[in-house]
Amino acid sequence: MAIVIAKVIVDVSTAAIDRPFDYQVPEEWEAFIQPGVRVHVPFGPRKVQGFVIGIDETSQVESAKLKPLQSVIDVEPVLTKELLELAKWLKDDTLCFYNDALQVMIPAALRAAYSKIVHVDSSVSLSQKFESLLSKDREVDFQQIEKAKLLPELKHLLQNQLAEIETRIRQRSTPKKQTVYHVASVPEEIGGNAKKQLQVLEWIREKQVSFFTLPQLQQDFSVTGAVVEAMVQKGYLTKKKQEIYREIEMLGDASTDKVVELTDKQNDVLSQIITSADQQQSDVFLLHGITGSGKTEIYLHAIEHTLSLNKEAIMLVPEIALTPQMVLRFKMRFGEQVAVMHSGLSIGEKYDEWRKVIRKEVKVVVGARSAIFAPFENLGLLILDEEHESSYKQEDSPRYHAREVAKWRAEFAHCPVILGSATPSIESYARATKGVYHLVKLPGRANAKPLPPVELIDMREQLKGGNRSMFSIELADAIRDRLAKREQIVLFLNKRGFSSFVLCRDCGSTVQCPNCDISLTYHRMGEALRCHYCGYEEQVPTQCPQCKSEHIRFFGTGTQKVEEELTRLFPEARTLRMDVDTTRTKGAHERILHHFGQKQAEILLGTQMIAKGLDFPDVTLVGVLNADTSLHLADFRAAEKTFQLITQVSGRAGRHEKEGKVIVQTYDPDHYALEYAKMHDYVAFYTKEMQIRKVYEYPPFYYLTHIQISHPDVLVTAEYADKVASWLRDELSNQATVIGPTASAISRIQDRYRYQCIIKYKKEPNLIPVLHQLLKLTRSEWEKQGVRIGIDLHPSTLV
DNA sequence: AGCACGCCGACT
DNA sequence: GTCGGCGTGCTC
Repeated sequence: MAIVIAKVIVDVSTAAIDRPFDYQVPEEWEAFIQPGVRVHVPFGPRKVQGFVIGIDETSQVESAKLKPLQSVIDVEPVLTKELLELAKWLKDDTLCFYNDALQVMIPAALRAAYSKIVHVDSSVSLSQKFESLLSKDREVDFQQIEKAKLLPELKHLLQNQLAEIETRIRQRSTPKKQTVYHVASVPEEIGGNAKKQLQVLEWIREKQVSFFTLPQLQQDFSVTGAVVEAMVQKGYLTKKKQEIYREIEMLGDASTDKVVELTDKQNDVLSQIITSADQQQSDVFLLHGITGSGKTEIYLHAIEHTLSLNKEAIMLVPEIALTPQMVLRFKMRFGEQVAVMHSGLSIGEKYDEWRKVIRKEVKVVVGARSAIFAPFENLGLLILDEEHESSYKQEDSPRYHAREVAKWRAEFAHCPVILGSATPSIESYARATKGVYHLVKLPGRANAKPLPPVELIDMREQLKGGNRSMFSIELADAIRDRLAKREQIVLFLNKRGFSSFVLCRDCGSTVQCPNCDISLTYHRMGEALRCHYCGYEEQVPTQCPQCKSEHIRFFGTGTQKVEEELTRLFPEARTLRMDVDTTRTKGAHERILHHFGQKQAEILLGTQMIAKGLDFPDVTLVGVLNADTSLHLADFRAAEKTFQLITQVSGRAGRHEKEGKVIVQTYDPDHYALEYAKMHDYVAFYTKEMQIRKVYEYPPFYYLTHIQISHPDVLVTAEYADKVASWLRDELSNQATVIGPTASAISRIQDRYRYQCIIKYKKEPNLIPVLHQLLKLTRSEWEKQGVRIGIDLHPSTLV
């Protein structure tokens, strides 16, 4: 009898473990075990979860060392054949651990949680404290022992073998089950005193349901479970435990979404995509269309066509643009065929949506970045809306870009990809210009409304004129005018790399995070200072920690401060504020927008998150309070990001009947990014930006790789950063330039100093092997000294 | 990563 | 003498 060997990637993300381990498959499971299922395996002295990535009949490992699998977790694979292949590519392409590449593809609910359980023998005399922690089966969580400072006692027990520790793997989420009552035989009449039962029967008759849950019943009238149970006893109803999907709460009007007639231009674009889909070409289309040009309508039609081919579609939307309106639009168009995946959902809800996909109950997925891994097996279309968005790049391992994953999957499935944007990334547009992507354009808004005029206000002039307010005279006048006309205003505060902090007016020092090398951010709520990197929090001091002066106050422009000034200048106006503070709770985002849509406020004030997707007919003025903050980032994409931002925000004004206007306040009105944004001229901006990228040798002319070295000691960090740089210079060909090492812009995060090197290259065949070698070197030797290395192959930002 | 094994200093 | 510090090495 031939033995069956499972190749398993265990759930341990370390360099030494980053390879398949072989396990013997017990005979009775041979039929179950297939690539893509998860298993529990013994691993050294403990038990861990793992992914079966392959089945074999032989093993290089001597058979004496082979252990059998402990148990099988999944009956059906959680990863398709395609996703297993994709993981292999992903780990090589992003230089991450195999395990990380696999884990990123399954919903969080399926990721293992480990806990250590202490099991104590019966009839052992324990301290009272210890005894009180034990459960009925004489078990207790290891962490509780630790917390109660009972470790010495535990150690004693372990030595005398009176207790043992077990690593237990918890499943985070199980399908939600609920009791569902099915109508069996309903009598015409029930006698006696059973008033409530009668009420239930009437309800059933009225609603014409064949099954229901207790909460559903309780929505309409007060009734207890006892009543329904009695009816089950009498045989009127039968009850079943059934799996249900957690319902996703949605606000907004379910106004009918009629299939809109496409314009000629839209039809032209659509037909190109359809042709490509029909011919099973894995073409990449870059759809360049200004805000309001009807890109979404093209997506909807293209998805419809995909469904007509009996294939599936994935559409990615940046997290912040995944608004209820957007979701509603898809739900109305495709009904039950859509699953939605975004970070606003609970772990359980995400798991439910994912199961709809793997069970083939849906054909369309709309979601943020990670939805690109939706386990479809018959993909016909992939869409990335707002393809330039930096949120498509994951900033921790695996550092993948959803655009690259989409292209890989399209290649695999022989289907097209649509990258849509009003302001495509410079890289994508360059590829389209070179013919690598198909460039399709939608000039002009679908409703033929002109783009709103953009006015740049020179804030230096305001200051000279004696206006020290954060509102220029022009903007203040415009706000007053709109308020008088009962129109709405959106004010945008550019907070990229910028925040309010506490400053001492005597010595000029700011309050810094004790762990990270940055200023703490002032939060009005609770008068707290918080670090945005590590979450450290403290109270606002009354004295300057440096010079003991009492002249310490917050400085900078937070949304709260703007809000205060707004109330001062326009006491009659109602303002809604939308930023990280006011949208922290679930559904808050939706609520604020809903209120604004209902005209419960005249002014919507917010940061990045209001730049996208808002579409309110009465918004006729958009103000950008400070265009400069993103302009002066130490990042080669600063101009690009600013241009995108201004363009996006401008798109919020005058989308309907009323004419809109945009006012941008800046200290640098001559900057080309602002000038071209004012002219609504993407191509001119692109041309200018490309010239600059060429001169300074930045992407897309050169590729970059970002290497970060960190250690608790600054000198050690610098020393190893030097080693990395010189080692790279030796190993790489002279076609590649190594820049640095330099201290990172935020030179310390979570008590670790950070240095960085940048590799710049046009073509470097050795790059991947050399980086692999570097990782091997550092992981085997340097890691012991506490040196950590992070490699980002196509960094989205250098700060 | 975790966990065991193993080899040297200060304690019941 | 033993308890326990953390260096080293392994996990199919």
